[in-house]
Amino acid sequence: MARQVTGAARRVADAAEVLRDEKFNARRIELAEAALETLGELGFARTSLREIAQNSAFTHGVFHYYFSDKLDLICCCVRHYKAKCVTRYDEVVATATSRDELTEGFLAKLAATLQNEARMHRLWYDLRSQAMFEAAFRKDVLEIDKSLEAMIWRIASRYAEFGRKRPASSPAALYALFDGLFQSALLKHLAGDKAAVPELLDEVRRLLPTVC
Amino acid sequence: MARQVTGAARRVADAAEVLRDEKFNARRIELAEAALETLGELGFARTSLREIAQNSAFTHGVFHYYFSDKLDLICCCVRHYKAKCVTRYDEVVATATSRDELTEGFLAKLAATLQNEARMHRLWYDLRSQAMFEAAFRKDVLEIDKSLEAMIWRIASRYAEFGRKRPASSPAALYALFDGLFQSALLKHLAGDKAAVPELLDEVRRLLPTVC
DNA sequence: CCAGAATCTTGACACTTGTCAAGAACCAAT
DNA sequence: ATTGGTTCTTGACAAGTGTCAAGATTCTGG
Repeated sequence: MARQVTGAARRVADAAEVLRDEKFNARRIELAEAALETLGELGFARTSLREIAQNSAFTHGVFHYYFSDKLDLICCCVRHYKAKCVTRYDEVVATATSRDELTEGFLAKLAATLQNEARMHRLWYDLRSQAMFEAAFRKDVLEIDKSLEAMIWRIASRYAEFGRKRPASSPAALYALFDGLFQSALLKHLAGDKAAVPELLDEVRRLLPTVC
Repeated sequence: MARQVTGAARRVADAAEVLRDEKFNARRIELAEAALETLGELGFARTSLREIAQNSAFTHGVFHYYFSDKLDLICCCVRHYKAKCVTRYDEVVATATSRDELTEGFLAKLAATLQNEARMHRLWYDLRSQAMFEAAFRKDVLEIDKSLEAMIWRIASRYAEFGRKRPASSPAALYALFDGLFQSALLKHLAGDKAAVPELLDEVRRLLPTVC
């Protein structure tokens, strides 16, 4: 009987611990989200913990309660960013019923992303570059890159399917192409070039039938 | 006659000033080159003027004698980097006498660049990302990007010429493709992936005939 | 309701940062 | 050799950095 009580007590204690962990993790994500705001505004190089805290509802000490150090926080940010990013085009792929529909859905989403989430995306490019210097970022960044490549591949595959074809290049090449175009368009857009978005759309519209 | 003397004196003074300016500029470039070493090692975010000075033959004060501030120094670095970078493949283009020769020359240079100048290139990607945050960098970065696009276009054009064809895509798309592939390969290479270089070469070798 | 744990605030620390100014060292022209 | 200007060194300054620890506050199980 003592065993049973101990077992029950253990189970209760475990459940409590799980709950606490969940709360802890939820707060971590809240903090990471707040940090992403400032990071997107200032970039990795110019962002300090105090600045992050000031642009949020928290004080700078909290960040050290939830993260072991600055790298830990930013790694958490990167991982959290990934979840939001990787499914961006999935709905378009799922609902489109023709080549044209897929094309237009993709282009619309592309344009919206470029215009409304420019800050998050410049941060992504910033952190990907940081990964070339800071080994601690590499694992997560490489993973995200792979997920994004898979995302592009899903679009291309579906597009090719509608035309009873197969994509003409490898997933890596396709991702490189679209990512490169997006990156360049983003920079131009941020530099105030009004033509950046339409030019990107034109380019992608022309490209899609030739690569898939 | 007074006029003539004045004129001669003016000419001498002007010549002296030009000489001084040249010396001044030469020193600026020397300093920029030293700075590039440290920047390539640590990245923009972690590089301080004192660190730059310590890894060089100069003291940190000199940098403020030759540059108005840190941004001025780094802009100078970027501009100087450009000159070295943009002509990298020109010799291959000029001397190749066939498709195969151009391909092999290009691939060899690509592999060598990735392996021997990884640090300079990760810095380029870093600074290009910084340009998305720091307006002061944008003009120079956009210019370099255009030059690199033109460099890729020269290779592709020549390659197509050998096959009596024309490149199948726009300069922007071609540059995006190769730059994207290179960037991805660089990250993998820096992460210790031994397969990164051969995979890039394979990909490019497969791609060249399909895009040109 | 209350003790103990979890969470958060505050202020301090050691250190680094960009910038600047005073003066030393150097150089060239008279 | 002296003078005046250029170039460089040194040390200081204020501001900002990540980190930490002591204590206040809030929450929670008994």
